[in-house]
Amino acid sequence: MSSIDAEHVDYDGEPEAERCAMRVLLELITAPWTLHILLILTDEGPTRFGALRRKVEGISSRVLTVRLRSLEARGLLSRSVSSSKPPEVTYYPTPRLHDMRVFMQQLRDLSLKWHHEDHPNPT
Amino acid sequence: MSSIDAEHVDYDGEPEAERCAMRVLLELITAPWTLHILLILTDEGPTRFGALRRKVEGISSRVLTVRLRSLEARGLLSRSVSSSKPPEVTYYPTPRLHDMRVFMQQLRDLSLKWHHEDHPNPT
DNA sequence: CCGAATCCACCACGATACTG
DNA sequence: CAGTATCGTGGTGGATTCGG
Repeated sequence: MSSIDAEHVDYDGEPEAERCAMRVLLELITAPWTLHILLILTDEGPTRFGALRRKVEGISSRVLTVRLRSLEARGLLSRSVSSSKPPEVTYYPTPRLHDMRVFMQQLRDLSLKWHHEDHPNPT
Repeated sequence: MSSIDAEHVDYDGEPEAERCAMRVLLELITAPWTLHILLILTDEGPTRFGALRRKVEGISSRVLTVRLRSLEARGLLSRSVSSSKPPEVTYYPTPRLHDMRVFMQQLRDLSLKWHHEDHPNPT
């Protein structure tokens, strides 16, 4: 992500905002664990922090927090705090996450197609 | 990319190969400059190394080479060397790049939609 | 002209320990 | 339970230099 600024240079008068939005979106997705997190939310619905941490096996709470914050900032999930004791924070899917799912489905189809091309399965 | 291995853990019995393929694809795309490179190839067709370097303003030859190699390895472009003097290396789009284009179009639509949601444009 | 090799600097991840 | 704080480390991008 170090050179994202360098890509802010205008490119042939193209609307740079769009391309930037693409980059941001892609980088959000490819950040480690995010796919896991998003899939869990779409598959299992609202999930609490601890549960998330358990399901995304191996992630540290620090990184999980960072990811969740980023995803929240981009509207892919929402965060709800219940100020009880002990604290209870739940993360919810959003409409935008549903858009995401469609997109990921297409991505999956594509990568699957290529995978089969690369590794033909002789019957 | 440091934790990609950590994600190799099987996830609920899902075929991990597919998810891995997705990751590889996504990481390929999000690597800096790749979007630039791919767009240029799709828009302008076969392009030589030097031209590519000029169009992708700011990229170093080292990184450009690395990116091109990766993209070639994944079949997104092909490389043709003309052993003349001076040497002439041209990079060509591939069918797979065309698949890519469809996918990127959808991605663009999505990010554009979100962009408009985030920044409503009052007329 | 195309690209390989080297060196450096940065930063994101991971582990650990600690609060409200 | 749900994070924040701090430190150490490896992987990558960038600049530069050299070679065919």
